Amino acid sequence: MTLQQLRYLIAVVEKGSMTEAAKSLFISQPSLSNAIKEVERNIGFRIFNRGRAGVTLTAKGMEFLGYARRVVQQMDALESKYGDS
Amino acid sequence: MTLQQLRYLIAVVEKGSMTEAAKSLFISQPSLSNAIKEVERNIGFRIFNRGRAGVTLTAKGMEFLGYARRVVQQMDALESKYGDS
DNA sequence: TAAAAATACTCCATAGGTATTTTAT
DNA sequence: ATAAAATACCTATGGAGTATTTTTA
Repeated sequence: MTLQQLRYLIAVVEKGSMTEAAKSLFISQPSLSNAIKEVERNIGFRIFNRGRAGVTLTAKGMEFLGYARRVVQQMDALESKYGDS
Repeated sequence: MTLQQLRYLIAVVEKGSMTEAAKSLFISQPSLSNAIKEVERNIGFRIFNRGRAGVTLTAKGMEFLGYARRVVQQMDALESKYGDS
């Protein structure tokens, strides 16, 4: 479980679509799809329901997102103090 | 800046030695040395003073450690809930 | 039947290793 | 003089890409 995976996940939630999130992250749709799939494989359940219109969070996915956001918040705090890269 | 780098950093602080920390992390001393050097390169200052006896935190390193610990704490919370891997 | 996501590959950057050298007391 | 860290170099894993196929409303 990497920070990048959590950031990708959050982007997908915010865009409601892998395709749109991939654009905002400047990576390809398949790369993002693989990254999300890898997270789901790690944790053993679906974070998203897939559909024609894009993706929506599952109930468990919503809970997981809370944890992900707290991790990313702390890293953002670190990076805003010390600069990313 | 990866979570793994922050975990490596914390291990070095706790052992007071790269060699000992590397053992506890089951990686080689040079790999750990490179990982720490990479973090220092990213942030632009020394986290550790190196010496015959091992390493000690610099003042700035001590402050940075606080941020690192908060990130890792949140990830530990996530992983204890969802299992690592 | 058309978007959105998933799959199937290919490629390359980097995390890790071993061997060795340098540093600091 | 010696233990610890740094450097040099090599290898292999996985993150990213393009092309294509499969889903689902």
